[in-house]
Amino acid sequence: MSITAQDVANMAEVSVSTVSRVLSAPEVVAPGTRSRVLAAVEKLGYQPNRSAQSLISGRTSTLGLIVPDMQNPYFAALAKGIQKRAWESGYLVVVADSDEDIAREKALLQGMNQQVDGLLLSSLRSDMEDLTDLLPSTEIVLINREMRGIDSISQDNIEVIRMLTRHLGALGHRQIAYIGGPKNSWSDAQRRRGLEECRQENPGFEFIDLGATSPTQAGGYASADFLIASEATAVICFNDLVAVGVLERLRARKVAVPEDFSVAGIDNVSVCNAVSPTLTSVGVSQQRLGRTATELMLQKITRRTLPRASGRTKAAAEKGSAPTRNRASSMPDTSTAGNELELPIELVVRDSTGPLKAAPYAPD
Amino acid sequence: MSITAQDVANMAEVSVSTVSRVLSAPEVVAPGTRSRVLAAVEKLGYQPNRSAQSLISGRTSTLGLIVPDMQNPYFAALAKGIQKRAWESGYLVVVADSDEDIAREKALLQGMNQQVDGLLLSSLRSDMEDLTDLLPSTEIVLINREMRGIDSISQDNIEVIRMLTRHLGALGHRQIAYIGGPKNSWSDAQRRRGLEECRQENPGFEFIDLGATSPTQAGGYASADFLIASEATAVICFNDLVAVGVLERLRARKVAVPEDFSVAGIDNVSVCNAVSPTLTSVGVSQQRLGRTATELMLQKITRRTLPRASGRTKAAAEKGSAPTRNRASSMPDTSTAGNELELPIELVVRDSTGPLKAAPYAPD
DNA sequence: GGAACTACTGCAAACGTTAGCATGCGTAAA
DNA sequence: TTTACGCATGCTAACGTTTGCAGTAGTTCC
Repeated sequence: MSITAQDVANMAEVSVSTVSRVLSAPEVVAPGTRSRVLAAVEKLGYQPNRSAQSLISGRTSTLGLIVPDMQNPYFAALAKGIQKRAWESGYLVVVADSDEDIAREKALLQGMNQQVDGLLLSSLRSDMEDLTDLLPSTEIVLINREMRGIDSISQDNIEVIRMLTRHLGALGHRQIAYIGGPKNSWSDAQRRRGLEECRQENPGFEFIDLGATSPTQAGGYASADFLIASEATAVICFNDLVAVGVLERLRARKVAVPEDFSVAGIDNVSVCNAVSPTLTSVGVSQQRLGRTATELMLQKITRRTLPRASGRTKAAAEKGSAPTRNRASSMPDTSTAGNELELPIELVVRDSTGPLKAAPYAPD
Repeated sequence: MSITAQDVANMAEVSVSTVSRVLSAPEVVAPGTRSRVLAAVEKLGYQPNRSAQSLISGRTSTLGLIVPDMQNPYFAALAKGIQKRAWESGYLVVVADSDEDIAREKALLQGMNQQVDGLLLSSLRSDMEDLTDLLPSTEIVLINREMRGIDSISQDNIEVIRMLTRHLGALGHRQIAYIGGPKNSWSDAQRRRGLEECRQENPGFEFIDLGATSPTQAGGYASADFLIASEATAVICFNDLVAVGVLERLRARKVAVPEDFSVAGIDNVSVCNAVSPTLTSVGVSQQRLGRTATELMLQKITRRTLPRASGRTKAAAEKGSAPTRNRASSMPDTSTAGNELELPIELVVRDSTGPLKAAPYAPD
């Protein structure tokens, strides 16, 4: 049915081994043979069977990505960055959506674990234990969550809050509300820590907790009334989607932004420019975040497989020193485990935040 | 390193064949043996190696999805629906983003072709020839594009235009502009056909072509000035993102919506509710579209592999009639090729469209 | 009581590739 | 001229499954 290495071998009058070598280590095969094989490959349109390659090599050339909600523009952009970078290195990306559901998330982890070389996990809700089981079999990079002994990459969430506080403070606001995200969200916890730090650093400020909500527009819509009923003059929202929901509800209730309330989001997703007023937000480029995470992942993967590959050419020759070196590299690589990368963030001021009005908001 | 069927077999004191059968055809193995094997599977946490399964069965339990832009909420929602449905049937989904680039799209088609059981192609820009090469090796379902001999699923784009025209007509508009999408977009071509039909059906109407633009917010932003300069009082945009861009630019130029211009989008994506004014749009639920496309795909896949499977149990017994039946089903299934499914659409009227003003727009 | 079935399970081949080892040839060094 | 070495290539054994075939019981029917 489909073309195998054998077909190519027949046409080029060589053995399958040679065909394999031409594709994986061209330099070891004689130039004449090489071009003959390549011609046959070209002519037949041969593409090696990935399943067979995976079976023998143990590597799938596939990365897994689990996000809580693909429709959230944050994760869509993240996925885009990841896919792009992965493709450049010949990797495919299977993405899965946990729908914010922890049970589903675990099932996805289990189900994808075996079939990918590495797992990129974004905004994970699961606990430590569920991950450590997978750790020996798969490389893992956490995005937007830090965990002991696991590589991760995220934005500096404390700095996020600090930046927004400074911005709102400069505009005269002293009563700042916070609408939080899911309870088991690491980002939310970090941001609350940030609020706590800001509270210490700015004695004149009051930080008002408006509770938790789902990280969606609907969540924000539902929370906006708490904001109106509070003493606050400005609000920081768990993410931009929540902020958009808040804006929508405020508009519905005829409350002016930024005149009556200043509203700030987090993440700086693309919709910030779509809404009116445009939304002040802070964050890193999600595509860049995805790209960096993928690069880290690819490094981890090659580092894991390299010891074998390098041992073939050189270490085989220097018989004396090779064994010790190999033994060392086969240990759980403590030197590289648990790297925590934090990307610098950027504040983008738009129309939804403005100077404090003289008189506080009061319904007509 | 990892647990194989052999390990399970050892523990349960059976052969690997039996382990395999317990998992793939439990009814043929004795209840006692079965539970013994299942206990071992459970205890060891055995998961069959997918690469090995794929190698022998030729099926990967993976679906491919190619979209022009994952960040577009339309495709994000579509991907979500597809992934969800696929997961329910044990399939993973690898998604790839062509970035609206036709060369990249071809490369993705080539690269994914071998490694998936089926390819879901959304808003494809490529030509027929590039697809027909792949056709024998992979199942293909087209989304938002129809092509002779290939299964497809889309919304009725002519009806989309007709519905919007009726809506705007009922509001009094007679000069209706259209901002189009990419030149090689099938959807755009269909919509222009729809405009043509509406022109015939409504002699009193004038349809104004505002040209083509990229299907993004930036594209809409850039096109809005053409709208203002035109005779039109209402505009239909290629998609919601373009409409959002138009709204943004109109706001910047202090043009009121819907007072001065009515603006309608297409697709009814989630941002329609986020912008202000909220955006009138028409379309089908993208998640549902994705789900339906996936179901069609799964059917195609099982239908392709079924003939072999069913021939094992029954056809082997009824030796007389079986051969003819098998021969029939091994033919290129002309009966099922080229099904073109069109999902019913829905108009959602929001705040961006309103009754025609007495006086046309004029800058102060 | 023997024959024919049925139900269950094991054996072994096959899927397409990679990689260690072996082979053969030519060439350089002794 | 002989020995040795290196280079290019082929042979073959894996990798972990699935599946047709065969074999071994136990059971039923004549």
